[in-house]
This record gives sequence, structure tokens and C-alpha cells, in this order.
Amino acid sequence: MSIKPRLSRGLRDLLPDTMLARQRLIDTVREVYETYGFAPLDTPAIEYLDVLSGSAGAEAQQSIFRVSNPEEEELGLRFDLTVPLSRVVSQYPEVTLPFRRYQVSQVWRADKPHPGRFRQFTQFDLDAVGAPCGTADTEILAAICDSLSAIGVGPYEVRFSSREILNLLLRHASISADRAEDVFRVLDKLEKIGIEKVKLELTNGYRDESGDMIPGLGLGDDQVSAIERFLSIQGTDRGDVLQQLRSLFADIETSAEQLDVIESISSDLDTLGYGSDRVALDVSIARGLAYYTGPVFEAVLLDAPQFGSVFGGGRYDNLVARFGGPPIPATGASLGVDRILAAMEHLGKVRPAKTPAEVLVTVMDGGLRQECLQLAFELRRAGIRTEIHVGSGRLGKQLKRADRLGIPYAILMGTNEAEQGVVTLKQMEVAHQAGGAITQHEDWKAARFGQREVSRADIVQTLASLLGRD
RNA sequence: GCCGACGUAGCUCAGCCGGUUAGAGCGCCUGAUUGUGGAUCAGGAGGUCGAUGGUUCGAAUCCAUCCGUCGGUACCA
Repeated sequence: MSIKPRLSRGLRDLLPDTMLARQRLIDTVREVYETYGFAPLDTPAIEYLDVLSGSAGAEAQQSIFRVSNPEEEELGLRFDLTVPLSRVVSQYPEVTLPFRRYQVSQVWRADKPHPGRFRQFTQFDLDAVGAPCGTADTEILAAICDSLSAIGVGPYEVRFSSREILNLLLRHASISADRAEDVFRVLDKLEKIGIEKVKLELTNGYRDESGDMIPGLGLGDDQVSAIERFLSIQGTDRGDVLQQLRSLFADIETSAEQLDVIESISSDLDTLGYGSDRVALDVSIARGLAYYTGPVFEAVLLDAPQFGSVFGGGRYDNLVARFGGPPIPATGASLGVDRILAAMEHLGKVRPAKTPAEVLVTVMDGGLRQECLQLAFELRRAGIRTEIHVGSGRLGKQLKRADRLGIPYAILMGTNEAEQGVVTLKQMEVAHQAGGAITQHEDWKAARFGQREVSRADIVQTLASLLGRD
């Protein structure tokens, strides 16, 4: 009885083509984060259940993967990187605050999988722990922009708001604080379901297309119209939005002071060249997370909005205090690596290659095997990613392999070349462009698409130059 | 979690009011072509028809349950 090769739902293998794109993405973002002077951290996948679950409600605990060990301790897989970070900061007094760290790691959630959403996925987080509201939040927003620019996924929009703005709304609309989470959750759906359904969900609920009853929150008409007035605050300019907020909340004593904090971040961003065209102050941003206390952030790709937010984050000034000790203010953001890769693939921004190799050195003549091997190592020592043919098989099979794996160049060195002290350099893609009309295979072969002879002595330099390595 | 649809080859699917050995296209492998990838041609591998139980002389086909996938919805730290 053989075992069927398979994976549990929501899990997947990352094959070489996926891994190559992923590693390039991660390298790019890491470079940005390190430019900001953030330091790397890694923590175990497994944490004590009480460490994980303190910040989460009963419902949230259901999506934690439980883990067992020989000691039968209560353990689980981490569901984000923020909670482990809070633990680390609390556990190691020697960590110097502010602790500015990045971490790229897998996390696990036992939710129902959706397209682009898995039970094991990767987050790339950037956080500053021990940093009060202000400069640190500006930096996080700027780093989000720089990361998205560096990745090259096309136009994007970073949106931010603040839990404090939303709290002002609650006061303005006379909504009690214990309804805050329910209200925020509905507001967060604005972009997805539209203002009319948001209003229904705030009041009496509605029946959706599938016949499901969506329960309402039972707010009054005055409260809903106050919320609607708030949500109608939209502007292409952060200054405009702030001005509208100031006038809407003018009746609330502390509002000016609270809005000054947002204005300061906005002004920082202006000074640094992050204009309203890519960092918008969007009052409908709420973020589902209960632990956010100040500015909240997200980012969407304008060419692929259906993928949702690729960055999410915010300020969480109370999370670290869970582990005892004084409150430590913190802010950060998380890049959804799997989600942004899915979007890039959708946008055709992922180069389809199944190997990092740039050159395949073919081996046609067993007598020249060692010469071919020497050439391959010369290329490698020059920093050129080189595969040498290691199996049996005719030249055709070797070239087919280069084609299949997406290796752009092949080197042919048989007796003909060896006698003349040259090698044949073949650029694989040429035949795809030039050979389409040829119907006779003999003609196809005779065309020698993309080939030229290069002196054996010059081939390393020639390839280095072609690949931009010189 | 709830509602609905659907599970047949690696992929997309046909077959299904029960009736011999279950098909196609694409992909894969081999060869024509041991110094040339594509196209073309010839050949080949690959399926306990999601699983289990039931009805029947006989089940991919009908029934039940379970599992899984997809869509919607809820949740999303």
C-alpha cells in the first residue's frame, strides 16, 4: 500500500519558480528595511499558547494551530510576528529600546483557505518598539512606500488613518466605547460593500445575495448620519481631509490636539516627498485588529486592487504591557508576501524561470567533458550563474532543458569549436521570435538561431558583459 | 461557522434516465533527428471514475454518509 503524496488543506509547496520570485522580492524589501537601519530578528514558529492568545479573543483562538510536545505543554504556531516581537522585548531587558527590527517568517492560521490566502503564509514585518507616536510612524509609512517602489509592482496607494480619529467619531456620534470594535469592523468594509450596505449593517442589517442574514448593529438614525458625514470626508489632499476633520469634530474639546499628531506625520511626509498622491489620509481605514491604538496603515496596488491590502499595520501601544512591566509604545507594518506575489504574478511582473542559472554549458563530446567543466567553473568564479549538463542525452535534449527552465544562454563546445579555439554562444529566446514561420525541421536546425562564435579566451568576459556583470 | 454548486488521466473536461475492455484535447515520455529547442508525424506511459456503505444480475452513472474543491457569507490578531 503506497502513500498518496498530498498536503493538508491550505498548505502548499513553493516550487523553484515561485521561490525565485519570492526570494527576489524578499531581498529587495530587506534591502529597504536595512537602509532604514532596522535589524533582523527570528523567533521560533512554536510559542506557548498563553503567549499567543493573550491578545486574541475567544474566536481568534480557534484559528491557532495547536502543537504537542513530549512534555504535553500547551503550545501553538504563531499567527503573526507582532506577538512574538512583544514577547522578545519583554523577555530580554538587554534589548535596547527603541528596538527597530524586521522579520520575515512563516505564520499559521487555521482559517478557511481562499484564493491567495493560505493556512501557512509569510509576513515581512517592520516594527519600532519603544517609539512614541510621531517620527516612527512617519518612517513606517515611508518604508512601505520605498518597499513598494523598489519591488516595482506599479502604482500603489498607501492609506492611513488613526484609531484616535475613529474614537473622535464615536464621541461625535454618541456611540459608546464598547461598540467601537463592531462599528470599526463595519467601516472597514466600506470599499468592499459600499456606503448603502454599510448603513444597513449599522442599523437593521440586510439579506445578502446568497440569502444569508447580515445582522445590523442597531444604531440610530442620528448616529448613522453622523457616520455617513464622516465617511464622506474624502480628499485628494491630506491637508484638506484634516481641515474637514477639524471642522467636523470642532465640538470635541481634545480633538485639535489629537489631530495635530496626524498633521505632524502628514507634514513629515510632505517634507520627505511622500505626497498625497501615494500616501492618502483615508478616514475609512479601520483595520480589524483590536490592539491598534493610534495611526493605522494599509497599502493597495492600484493595478490589482482585487488582491486587497498588501501591507497592513498600525500603532499598538498596549501590546507589550501584556507581559508585565510598563506600557511600551510601538508601531509597525506587515507585508503580505504571498499576497503581493500573487498580485505580481497576476500582473505579469514575475519572470518565469525555474532556475537561477543564466548559462547552460552543454556537453556534446565525452572527450571534452573536462574542458566544459573548466569553462563552467570559470564562469562561476566570475559570478555568472552556470549549470553544466550532468546527464546523458543529445544536444537537443540539453537545449530543451535550457528552454524549459528558462536559462537564457547556452554554450556549445564540441570538437568543431575546440579545434578553432572558440565556443558557440547561443541566446535561447531568439528562435522563439524568429523561427515561428519555419515548417521544415531541417531548416529550423540549419538556421542556428541566436548563435555566434566567441573566442574561448573571451567567453567569460563576453557573458559577463551581456549579463551586466562587468 | 452557515448557504449553494461540483468531485472522471498531471491540467481542462466529455461520458451519467444503469449494460462488455472508461474517452478527448492539452501536457509528459520515446523515436523520426546520437551537433540544435519550436512546428509536424509515429508510438508510449498515466485512471481502484474522491472515499465508504447501500440498491441491483450488473454502478463512473441511482441512493445515503463522509471527505475534498470551488463560489457566496461570516471571521481575519
